Amino acid sequence: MTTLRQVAERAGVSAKTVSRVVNGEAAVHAETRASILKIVKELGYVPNAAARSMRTAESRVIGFLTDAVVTQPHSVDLVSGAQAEARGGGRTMLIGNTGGSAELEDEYWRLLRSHRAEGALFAAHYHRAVSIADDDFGAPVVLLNCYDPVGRHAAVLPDDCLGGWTQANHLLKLGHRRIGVISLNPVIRAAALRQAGMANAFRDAGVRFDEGLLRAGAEGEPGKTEHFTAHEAAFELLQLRDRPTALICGNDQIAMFALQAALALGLKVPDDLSIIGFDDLKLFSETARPQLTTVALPYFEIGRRAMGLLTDVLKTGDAAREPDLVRCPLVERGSCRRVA
Amino acid sequence: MTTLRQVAERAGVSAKTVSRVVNGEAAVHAETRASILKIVKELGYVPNAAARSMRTAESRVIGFLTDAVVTQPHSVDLVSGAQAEARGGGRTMLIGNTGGSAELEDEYWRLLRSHRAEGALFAAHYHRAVSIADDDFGAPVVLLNCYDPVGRHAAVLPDDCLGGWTQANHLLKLGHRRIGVISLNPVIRAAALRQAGMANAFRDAGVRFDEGLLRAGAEGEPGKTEHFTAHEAAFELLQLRDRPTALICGNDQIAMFALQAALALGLKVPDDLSIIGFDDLKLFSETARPQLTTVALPYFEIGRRAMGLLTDVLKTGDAAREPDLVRCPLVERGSCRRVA
DNA sequence: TTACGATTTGACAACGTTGTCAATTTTGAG
DNA sequence: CTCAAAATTGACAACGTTGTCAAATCGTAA
Repeated sequence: MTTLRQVAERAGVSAKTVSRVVNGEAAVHAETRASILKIVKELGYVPNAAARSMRTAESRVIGFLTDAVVTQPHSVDLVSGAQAEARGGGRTMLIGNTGGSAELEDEYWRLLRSHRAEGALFAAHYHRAVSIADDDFGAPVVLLNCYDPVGRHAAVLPDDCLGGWTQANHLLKLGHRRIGVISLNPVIRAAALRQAGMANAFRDAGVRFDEGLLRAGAEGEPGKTEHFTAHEAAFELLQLRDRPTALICGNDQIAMFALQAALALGLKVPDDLSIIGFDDLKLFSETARPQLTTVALPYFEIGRRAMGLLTDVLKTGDAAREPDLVRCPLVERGSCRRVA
Repeated sequence: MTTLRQVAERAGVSAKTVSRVVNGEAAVHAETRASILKIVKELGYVPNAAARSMRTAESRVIGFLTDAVVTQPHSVDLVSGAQAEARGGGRTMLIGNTGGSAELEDEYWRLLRSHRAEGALFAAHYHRAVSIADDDFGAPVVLLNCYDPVGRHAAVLPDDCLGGWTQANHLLKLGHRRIGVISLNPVIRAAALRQAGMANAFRDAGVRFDEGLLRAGAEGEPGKTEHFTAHEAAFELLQLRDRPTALICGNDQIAMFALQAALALGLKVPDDLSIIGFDDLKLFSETARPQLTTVALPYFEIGRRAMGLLTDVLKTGDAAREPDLVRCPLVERGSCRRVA
């Protein structure tokens, strides 16, 4: 590997001058700079991050830990968003997938410390409270898609309440009055928040929400014993004498279950039944026929903002504030229509 | 941050002795070792990776580059597999998501060089030929899910030919004779390989394959202009006078399209129609009702093996050989049944 | 021409670790 | 008890970089 000194020697200048050029410092004669740059290119010199980190005591490394189970595709968006933002700041992201294992998590915290990470992002694969085991990590941590009940860390979360409102509001605006709900697993904090949002929408519209049309779409512990009850729930709701004209689903997967139930019962979507999902997980929302109208979980944006927040904290040094709630926009496709 | 020297001072020994203990070298008196270990714990000492890397000229960093578009959940498995294997070897993985941008890819190669990565994994999100721009990366590269036409790099690939055989064989064994195929996007190399595998299975079973029952399930450039034609294709096939009793699908997503088409036509799966997918993407295979019988794309295993291969190359120094083909196992669920 | 400030450059040390090699202590055989 | 061999420990330098501070060079006003 080429070193700074080798470049310096070849250019007939001191190492420090090359260092100045490589780091874009001002006080270098234009000619000198050009000649050095040329040699840098010739020799394919790339600064040694380890040496730099040691000398400056700044690693420019940011950790990204996630408990995402391997089947969760969301984590990719979260990571991409954070990475997009990190790149801009010239930072390197060290990613660790704990799969929910505390032991593994510890190991990654250790790894981050050994790389002298300047901060870390911690992402949960579903909106919940976490208590992270970073006792002596000693650098700022920003939480994604989860929050610290004690409030020690900044957090970026989807605005689930508003999201629930958006779902209900869309259907109400389309004239639906008899609306069924197949909710998220009640263990997921978002479930209650969304429900509250929906209640707001019904209230705003002056429509009474029929509690009898509410079902849970999943049970058990997410990522472990969770199993979906959405298909059966949809069958139940759709076989009711006075069946709902629309279904609000806790996510696009649940919507997919509902869609299959509707098709199996010979119902046409959206003609006989409107369905609205949540997440805008393209895999589902664009595979469904008709494609799903849904509310997007902006994971890329959450990743981006979280890294931005961390960068700010790193610069200004001021710690956690209120959780940053990211709006979940409505994505209209073909699974909802107006009723007479 | 605590340093080796601080530990040494506190323990009343030389830095070198602490280094020996931390690195588990033999020749240290048991008592000394115990006392040092205690202080290490007390002070929360974690070795500085940068300093270590500089001193030993071994970074223990492995790069993982992927062109995966953000919607591709597969990449998570690939990464997890590689990471599982990397952890065992005490290596750190630096992950970069290029999103298919050559510029970004270059930037990541640079990053890897700056971290003096000892090797790299390069994963494509679908089986294809790649020509990676690592001209002067200078360390071994292993390809995942793709191959170098010139054969400069080792590669780990799913055995698509055998996979295709497995799909067809399963249906033939169940007595199906009139079998439709909705294939992958023809641009994807796997499409042709699978087709070849299926042909083998038909030949083995002494059944003639009706070319008229073959449709492409997608067109365009994957990750960019690709769009699915599977839903229409399924409608076509299922409305044929003499409709197939089973459908082989290029992946689980296509199977999902086929399933929706079947349901919309009032067909029962698997009673009236058997469907077999590919990938075993849980999101689809376990969301479908009935759940999909499919052939698994063992991405976790591919990631694991690729990292193992790289480790071997790093140890022994011998370069690329034949691509390592990973078997794709049949996963039986509920979407296929025997015909009379 | 001289002198003075501004610009450009370089010498040196230090960051935290470990390889080399030598010094010291312990052990065990005679 | 003596001595050699083995076990244990330490001093020192070096990895590649950059911050500090001083030196050298330049431009320009007097």
